[in-house]
Amino acid sequence: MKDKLSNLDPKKKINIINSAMEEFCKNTYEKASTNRIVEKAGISKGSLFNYFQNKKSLYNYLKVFSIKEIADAILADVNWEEPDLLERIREITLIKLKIFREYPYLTRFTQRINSDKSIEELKAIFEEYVPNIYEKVYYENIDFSLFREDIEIKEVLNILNWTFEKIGENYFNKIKVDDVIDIEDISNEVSKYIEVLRKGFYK
Amino acid sequence: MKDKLSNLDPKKKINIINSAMEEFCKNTYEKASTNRIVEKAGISKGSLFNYFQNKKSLYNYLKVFSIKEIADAILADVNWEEPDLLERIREITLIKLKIFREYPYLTRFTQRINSDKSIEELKAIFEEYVPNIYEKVYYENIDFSLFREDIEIKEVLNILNWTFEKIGENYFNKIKVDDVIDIEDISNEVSKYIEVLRKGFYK
DNA sequence: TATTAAAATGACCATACTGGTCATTTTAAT
DNA sequence: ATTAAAATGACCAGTATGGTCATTTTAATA
Repeated sequence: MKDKLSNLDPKKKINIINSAMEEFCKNTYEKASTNRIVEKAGISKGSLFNYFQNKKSLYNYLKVFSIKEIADAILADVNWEEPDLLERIREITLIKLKIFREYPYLTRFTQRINSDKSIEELKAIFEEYVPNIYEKVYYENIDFSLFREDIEIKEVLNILNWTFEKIGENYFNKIKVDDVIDIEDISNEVSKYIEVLRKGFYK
Repeated sequence: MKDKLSNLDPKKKINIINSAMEEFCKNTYEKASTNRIVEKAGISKGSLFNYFQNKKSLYNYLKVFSIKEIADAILADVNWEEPDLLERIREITLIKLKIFREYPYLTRFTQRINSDKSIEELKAIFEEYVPNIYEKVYYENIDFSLFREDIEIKEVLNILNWTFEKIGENYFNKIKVDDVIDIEDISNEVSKYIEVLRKGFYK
């Protein structure tokens, strides 16, 4: 019962989380305003400070929540028997997109905390909740013999990652509030890039 | 003589520009503080509002300045006879890096104004100062027969771009204030990726 | 329906910062 | 010594800050 937010109506909970994430994404921690958060979420100031002791503890809650949310989805939904890294990345891209529909600022928020906070602290959170997920994603059962042998794998892995990060980013910027997300459209786009990358970097 | 800033000692001018860009990069326009700008720049409030009529005109000045600065450098320094797109991108990446040394927030600032402002306004500024630069960069004298014919060129161009954007971004995040930038180190990294991309996507 | 406990509210607080002004001081040139 | 230009920073009214808490609303139970 540590987490007062979880007793709430789920829609309300999601609403508060999204409002707070949006505010923390658009402002530095210091300048993110609890007034705007409650306004956006449609709750009273008193309630927010009933759910959370103070601004800092709200921020910390979001940090853990976002890391867990994304990692749990990956751990649960990825087909870990798939040996083709491109297929795995496809899966993860679409998983992130599904999360995006419920929490539009979650991916951005995780990037934010990655860039502005002490790496050590984040690593600790990650290790506590989802140990070794990076290694798991990139190496567990992956068949590297699918790749061309005359190309440095390290650079290729970065290019793959960056490409799908950018695809997601571009979609995020394109979408207006309350837009419907056309998953099929995105899937097709992702497939096009997978095909190109496969032709370029696979045997 | 429209531009009061240009009468100043160049170092002072650069200092003010950098302080202001930093502030506008780290905050939304509304929350960017002129107090912090003058503090960072080491000038008085009165001076800033002597150089610029108000906050808005300072922001507009920076918009035009950043677009011109980066476009002028590209127009002047690129070897427009080079038919290899990867070599052209290499050149531009290094040009941007040179600018980065003098104006560490300039690239970020242009990304900022790209994402948060009305596209129309920006296009107008671009067209006024550097018409058709995009087309020039990607098409002027470029030999597309260097690319493999079995791969969609549109996706390849995006991948190339995104890759070098990300390389720059990562360097930017790695560098602390007052760090020396090791151009040779970066050049080597850029070369590695060029080699990988060439192997993947060229004939 | 009356009682009660839990949940939600928002006016209120001292404090801090906002963009911008302008009378005064400093600097530099003559 | 005189003057003009440049730089200063105390000051302004207005607004926003994180957080509190006495009061009201809601919902469950008797």
